[in-house]
Amino acid sequence: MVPNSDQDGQSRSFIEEARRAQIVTAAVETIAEVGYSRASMSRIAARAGISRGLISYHFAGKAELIGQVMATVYADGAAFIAPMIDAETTPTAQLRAYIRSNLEYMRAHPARMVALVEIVTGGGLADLPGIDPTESDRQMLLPLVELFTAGQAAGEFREFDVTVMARIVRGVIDAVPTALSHDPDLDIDRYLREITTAVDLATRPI
Amino acid sequence: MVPNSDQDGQSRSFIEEARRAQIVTAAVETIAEVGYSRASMSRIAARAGISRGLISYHFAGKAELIGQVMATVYADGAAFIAPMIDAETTPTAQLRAYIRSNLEYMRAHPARMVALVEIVTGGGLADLPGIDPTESDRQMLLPLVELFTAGQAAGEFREFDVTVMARIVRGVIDAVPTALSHDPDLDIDRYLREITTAVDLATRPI
Amino acid sequence: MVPNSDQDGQSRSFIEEARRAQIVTAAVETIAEVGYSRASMSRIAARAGISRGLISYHFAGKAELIGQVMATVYADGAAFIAPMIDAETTPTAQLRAYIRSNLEYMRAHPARMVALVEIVTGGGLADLPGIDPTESDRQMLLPLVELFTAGQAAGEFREFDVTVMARIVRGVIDAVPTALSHDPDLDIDRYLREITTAVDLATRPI
Amino acid sequence: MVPNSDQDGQSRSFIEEARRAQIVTAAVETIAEVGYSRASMSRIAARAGISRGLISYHFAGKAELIGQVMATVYADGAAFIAPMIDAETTPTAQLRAYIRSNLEYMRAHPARMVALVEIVTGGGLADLPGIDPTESDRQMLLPLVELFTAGQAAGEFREFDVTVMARIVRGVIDAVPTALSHDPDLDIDRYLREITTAVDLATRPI
DNA sequence: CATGAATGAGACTTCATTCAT
DNA sequence: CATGAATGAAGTCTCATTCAT
Repeated sequence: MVPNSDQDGQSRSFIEEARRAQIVTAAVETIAEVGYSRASMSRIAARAGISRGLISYHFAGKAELIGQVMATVYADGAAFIAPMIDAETTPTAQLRAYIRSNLEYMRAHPARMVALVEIVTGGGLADLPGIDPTESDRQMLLPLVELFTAGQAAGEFREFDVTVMARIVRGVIDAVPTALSHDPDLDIDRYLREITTAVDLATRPI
Repeated sequence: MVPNSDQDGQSRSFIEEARRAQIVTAAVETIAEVGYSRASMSRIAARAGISRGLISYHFAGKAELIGQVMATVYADGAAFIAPMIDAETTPTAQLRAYIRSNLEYMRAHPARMVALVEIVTGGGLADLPGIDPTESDRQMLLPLVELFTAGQAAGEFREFDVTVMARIVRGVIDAVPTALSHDPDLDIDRYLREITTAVDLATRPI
Repeated sequence: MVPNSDQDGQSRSFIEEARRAQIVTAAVETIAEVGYSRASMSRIAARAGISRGLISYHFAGKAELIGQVMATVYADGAAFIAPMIDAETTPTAQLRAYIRSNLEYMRAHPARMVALVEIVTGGGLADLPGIDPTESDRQMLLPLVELFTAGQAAGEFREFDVTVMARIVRGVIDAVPTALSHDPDLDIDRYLREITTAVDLATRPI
Repeated sequence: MVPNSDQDGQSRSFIEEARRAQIVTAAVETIAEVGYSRASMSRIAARAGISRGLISYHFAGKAELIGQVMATVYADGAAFIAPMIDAETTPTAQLRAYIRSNLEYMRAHPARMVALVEIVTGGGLADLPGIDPTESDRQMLLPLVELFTAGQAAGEFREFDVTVMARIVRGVIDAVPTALSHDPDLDIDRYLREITTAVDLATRPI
């Protein structure tokens, strides 16, 4: 027999979490649709079909909501991407997996990706006290930097500035959401092939 | 006797243009400094050292001002970049010139570049009625698309989807302002060399 | 067999009263700590360690809660002060007892006193429909008015306007919480001596 | 002939100052009428017959407005009271002048006095960053403290704690607005006589 | 041409209160 | 009895825009 306390604890936590998740989802969709600057709490609430005040009830403020959006997208993205990279053993294969998993995630959750880019580029980061944009930027590049460093040590990549190359690859990947927004019917697989080939050629030993 | 209408017409036009240019410059600097979302007409006016109302007098609204900012930056950018490309004769050299001139322009006018990126990514485009973001996007890629098409025909580039490759290269270039904002002491020349090499490798015949 | 109605009636009444007292205490402490204007139902509930809704369950609204706070503080104050006055037989001694007991009450229950002053001066009274501030004011002065009237009849006080003198004495006493709030280590005994002497001199026959 | 620059300078400054004064006056009246906590910017604007935004245009925020209200009331009060005190030469006469001028000011500007008390006691001070309530309290008592110290040195006052006596006198004076609010037809002259006599008796040498 | 006073919409947030569980 | 999710009103503030001067 399951004690009530557990049930209650779960169900209460469940409702709370469900609402928070619902609001975060609504925020993601709203930001993706109208852009960060026009994604007011009112609009987010309207999309979620709830009242304005309810967002304030579940989140301390817009900053916390946006922070949750980013944390969610990042966490989900990492959970999506990491296994695909870990499944590979060589840096070259891991780089391909990195690109492929990033694009697969965009395909699976286009709104999330657009929202993320909107927040990062739309001034949303400045609204998040306690978040250092420069440090976030560094964190974003870190996996690629490590991957490139290991790959160069293993002789699988040519010599290049790993930080610059990391930014190059991220720049290429980050351009995809923009492409998607202009052409929703975009053939992501073709994109993936083209990008993978280009990055391959740009990084392999000469 | 010189008619008043002429005098007025001329002087008005002159002052008018000077004011518009001054305001556009102030807008560029303000957007680059505080980001698009925080670049209010008030702040722009304050930076220009004029009153709020004067902007409204010279521009129909914020949309027209932002539109002018973009048009100006584009036009100046094209005027800066085009000669450097035209000075080259082969697609390969032109591609290198394209990248180099883009980064040189960023170095010469960092505020303009940052402002442009801020507007494009910060939701500013959506504030511009009559401007089709998709068409703007296409225009942005067009020079590269043509360059790649010509280069492939000449056998200087390998076979790839020219549109995708154009977006790849723009993505790489557009990542530079972000890098600059996180590291103002960035060595643009090194960046240029790395990017040029990477793009070279990614596009040349195998 | 004891009917449920009785059991419930009794236990409800008991719990009911305990809860109401707990909430009133929490309200007093909250008001004393953060001021009337910042003493929201949420904060009061948090201090009581209960949910927001429970206050609404036990009190018809904020007005009733504040009314209960005032009634409680008044009643407790009267219960504290009255015996000390009744223990004296002459108006002069009773006046001293009035002052002394008021200050002793402040010393014993500083939060209550601060809360009372906060409500009275912080606009709390206007939130209490059905309470006539003017009448409350009159009630506040009444004991002193009666005391002065009796004392003048007995020849123990000089001739003065009893209402004005009552307000003077209350003014002096009501200034003590303010002094306390600015200096928690205040020597109340010195205050008591100084005030008693001053009032003595101001009221005794010339 | 008066130059335009002067006229313009004056008239512009005049309009600005006139509006600010009008808004401050409306704030004073609103606070006096409905209490500090209910004196919203909306209500103040409505009383001034202007839009909400105009207050924000002339004042950086509610804090600045309230600060201006206090500064104005204080400055006007000091300008009203100081000459009456300076006209006297002995501490005893100055003390009487202090009390008399305070009550005269209340009679002349009842709303200002009520507003001041409302702000000080209604939590308004806590909304003013940069203002130390304890220091404000000390400043409020300072003139009396100095007056009593001088008077004791001159042998015109008996020995007592000057700070406590200062608070006693302020307490007596600060009780007057409350009396006024409950009885608008109050005979201030009688009040003044009673208070002056009482304070005289409480402070003169025994 | 230019100013700056003025407006009104809209944003975020807090709060008292209601209600299903 | 008690909870906490939910609402809607109200408050402060920012902003683009208009208009008399």
